[in-house]
Amino acid sequence: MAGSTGQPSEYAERVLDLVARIPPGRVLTYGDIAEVLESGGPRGAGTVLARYGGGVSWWRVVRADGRPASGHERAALERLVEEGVALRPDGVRVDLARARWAPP
DNA sequence: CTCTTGACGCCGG
DNA sequence: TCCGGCGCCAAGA
Repeated sequence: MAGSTGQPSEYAERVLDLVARIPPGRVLTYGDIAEVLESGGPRGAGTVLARYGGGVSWWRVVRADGRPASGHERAALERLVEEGVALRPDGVRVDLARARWAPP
């Protein structure tokens, strides 16, 4: 389609594409996404996932402290544990040292 | 065009 | 370690 009515902007598509590439059992932080895309910043990634994250594995994207997205922490933890993601002793934070994915 | 909101990150105390 | 505040950026009204 020639001119996309563009629900997701070009920037949003890049964020969604990267999140869709995160393998099961692995996670990425909002800051990592911003680093790979080299733009938008952590807030930009969060804004995109908040609007269009429903089509991708949004639970694999966590905050820099290892805690899932605000307002969806419980739903994300359920999925993460189910995929075998390593959690911290507190049980509410992801062990980024072991579960962080290395993007190509 | 400006103003506000929000799935964030970092620094200081 | 935990709590609060400031900064940054995209999307919506």
